[in-house]
Amino acid sequence: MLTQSLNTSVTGNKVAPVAYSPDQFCVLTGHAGLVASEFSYRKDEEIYGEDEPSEYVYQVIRGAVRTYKLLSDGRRQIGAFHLLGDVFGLESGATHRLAAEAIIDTTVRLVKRRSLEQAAGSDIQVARKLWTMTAGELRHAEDHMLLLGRKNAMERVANFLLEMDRRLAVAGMMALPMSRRDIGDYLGLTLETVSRALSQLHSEGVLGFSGARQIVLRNRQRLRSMDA
Amino acid sequence: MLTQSLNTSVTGNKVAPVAYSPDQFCVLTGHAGLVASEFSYRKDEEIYGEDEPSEYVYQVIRGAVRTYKLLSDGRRQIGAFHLLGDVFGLESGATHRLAAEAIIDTTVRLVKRRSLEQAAGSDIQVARKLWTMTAGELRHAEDHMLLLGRKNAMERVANFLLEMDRRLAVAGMMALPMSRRDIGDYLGLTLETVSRALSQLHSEGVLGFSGARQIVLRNRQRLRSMDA
DNA sequence: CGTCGCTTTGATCTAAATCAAGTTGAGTGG
DNA sequence: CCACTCAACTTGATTTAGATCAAAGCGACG
Repeated sequence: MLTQSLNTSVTGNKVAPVAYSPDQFCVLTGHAGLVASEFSYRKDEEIYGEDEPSEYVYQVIRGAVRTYKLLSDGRRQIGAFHLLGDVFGLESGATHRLAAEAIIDTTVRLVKRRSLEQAAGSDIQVARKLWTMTAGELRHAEDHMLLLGRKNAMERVANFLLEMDRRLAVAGMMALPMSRRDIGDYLGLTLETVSRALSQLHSEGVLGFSGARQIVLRNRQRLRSMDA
Repeated sequence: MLTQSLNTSVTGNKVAPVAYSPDQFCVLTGHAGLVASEFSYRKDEEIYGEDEPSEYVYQVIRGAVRTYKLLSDGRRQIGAFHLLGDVFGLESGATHRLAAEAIIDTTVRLVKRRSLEQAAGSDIQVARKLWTMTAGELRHAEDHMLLLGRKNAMERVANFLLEMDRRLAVAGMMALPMSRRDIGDYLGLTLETVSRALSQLHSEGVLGFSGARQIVLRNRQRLRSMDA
């Protein structure tokens, strides 16, 4: 499926000379012999499925991505949101442990996992970077386990807002790419509970809206005190 | 604190020639130049604290360990139980992200983190192993996020029983080292809810008790069907 | 064989889920 | 440019799974 799509919209082996500021990928893509391609996905399109062989490692160039697990009855747990510059899909084993979908129209840069492993075999800096990136994901997962296992709804939503503020706020405002349902599936809540928590924070003046997905935080300190 | 204790009960640099069957550590401790020591902790003794510098990597030789995070009001989320042979405390960064305590009287083998990093710098097999072990922890954390965010109490307890059965059952029976409270803090439940779920499984004949912590699974297939 | 911590069980409460309308607003086509 | 449409969001009413509060069992250990 991916290979099929590659024929239609990949930009080819030539990597555009674009600079990504705090680039988690540059140690990898900048490595001699590594070839990076670009690829685009429409809103809600699958990038890879759970348990699918992990052929590529990805970096978000435009848009946003959710990675998630599903239960057979449709319950979904989103493990992480991947925003501009983030690397995702990196696996030590042979398969992807979570599925990945574009939240909105998204462009990714991708490199072959095999070539990355090969580079790691000869360059200890690359090997170290692979470990560090996986350890970073583990850190996030450990924090998220505490949230999912022990925090109440308001604490979860406050935590989410602070995380998104840190990761995608521009000029004090954030444009959320994801729906209330996505947020709920990330926080282990229903979309209604997320909506009620946001409404309460709005009525308390902690945040302002310009449209449901444009949020400005007016009292970060208050939010921090709410995050457990 | 660790160095102080080392004076009293470390066995010294000589590593006993004991074989640990599926030894996750041997690629590391078997490496030339790596020095392994042993150390013991009493029940409920702290091995390291959250955010403490990560000086050592540990392997359980005897006993069992819990790693956890605390909120300021005492709510606790146990991230993992570490049983015989398991490695824990491995960090890519400078500090431990979770605290570690002995669940029962426990002996660990330990190697200096620095020496491990050094070995990884010259031996690509060691570097690869560090990455693989961290990726294994990440995999567990991702599965556990799904459990904590989206599974109900019975699904969580069924999952726990199957995990412990796989990891510590001997002759079809498991001797749990941890309390109902520990299980609850691992599963994001109260100890009462854990107890009720176990009682129900007992009354349904899915499991048998010989004392609260000696459990024999009588219908694994049924449990698997309950685990979502 | 008594004590104390752990576990079980019961009664009640509550935070969040579920069910159910409305409301809003972004995108579409007239 | 405006009206229409439909999915996303908000808000309200009700239910419920699991938490909390409370009181016995039990069993390991001194």
